[in-house]
Amino acid sequence: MQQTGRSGCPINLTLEQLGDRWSLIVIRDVMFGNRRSYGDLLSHSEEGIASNILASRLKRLTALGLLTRHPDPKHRQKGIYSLTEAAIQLVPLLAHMGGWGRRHLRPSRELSVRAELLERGGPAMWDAFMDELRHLHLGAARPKRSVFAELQAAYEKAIAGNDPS
Amino acid sequence: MQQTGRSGCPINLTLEQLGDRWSLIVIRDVMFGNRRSYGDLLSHSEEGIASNILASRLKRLTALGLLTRHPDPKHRQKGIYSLTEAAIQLVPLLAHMGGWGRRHLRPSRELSVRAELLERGGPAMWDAFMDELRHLHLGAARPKRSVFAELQAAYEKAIAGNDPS
DNA sequence: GCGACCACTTGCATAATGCAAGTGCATATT
DNA sequence: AATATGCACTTGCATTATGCAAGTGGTCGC
Repeated sequence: MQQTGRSGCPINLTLEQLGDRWSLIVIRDVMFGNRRSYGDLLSHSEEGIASNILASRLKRLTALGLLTRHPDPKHRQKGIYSLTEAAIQLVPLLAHMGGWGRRHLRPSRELSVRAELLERGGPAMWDAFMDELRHLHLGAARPKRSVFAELQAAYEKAIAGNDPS
Repeated sequence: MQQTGRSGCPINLTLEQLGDRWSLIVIRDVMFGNRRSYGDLLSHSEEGIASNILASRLKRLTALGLLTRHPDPKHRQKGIYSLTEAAIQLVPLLAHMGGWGRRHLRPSRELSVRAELLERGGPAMWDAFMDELRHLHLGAARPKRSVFAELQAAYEKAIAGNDPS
């Protein structure tokens, strides 16, 4: 994951920062799962990220300006990771990725509920979610709508109503 | 690039297919640059893709159902690669990637002209472009609007008007 | 049929990933 | 205070991916 500087194409530049198998997974977990610390990310990882990969990605994403790290007042050793504005603006990208994967690959039903909701909600919902993330991560005012709660409710309903046939 | 099968999350599934440094670059060149053959992709590569990587990605993307390969009637050895419908539906994703990279990284001016135009055009432009790609790659009827020509014109104008200061 | 061409491989060096075990600091316990 | 436990993060090493340069073998022009 070294800086290669292959070309000035915006798509290429984005891929140089995020084009690997783990960076966006980490951002997804911070964003949609509200995982804010190393241990939280490691222990709840759906994909089983290795501890050294997680550490290197947190360091890298912080260096790139996509995450910030603040010490936890309760545990001096512990860090609380927050999304930056740049990372928050990845919401539409992740929404599209989820939508594309849902339509063209074979996702599990429970895990695709959020992607479906986010896709149907469209840009209005993405904007509301971004405002909420600015509240959770950047200290902005709490918006009225909680997309996070909507997504979580839909996910939990999907788990509860898991068809046992 | 082996199949890992980490989780059924749609975002993860998308990353397992496209989450590397080259796959989307190849698709971008076929899509926006209309590069249709191995040699075409190799010799015009802005990022200087290595020949073995290109070969492996073409093979992989074909196996995944994102590209198809048809023999060139003129050159039996040569293959013409086409985007599938699934790949064409990556247009909004690439548009967002370009937009994000343009806003948050340091793209070259000439290469970001297309990204900017595509971003400003929004979903209406993306749909028109997808229709055009269905014409170019899937044999559908030629649509009235040629987004491809619009993008190309903007790019060439940017090159021509390159401020020599 | 002979030479140029071109799609694609191969060999090998370097870098990224994955797994398991370890390290060292910080807080909780007694 | 001493000890134990928790937790963020490293280290060592095997496997896999990437990058570069050179090679191979089929195809076409002449």
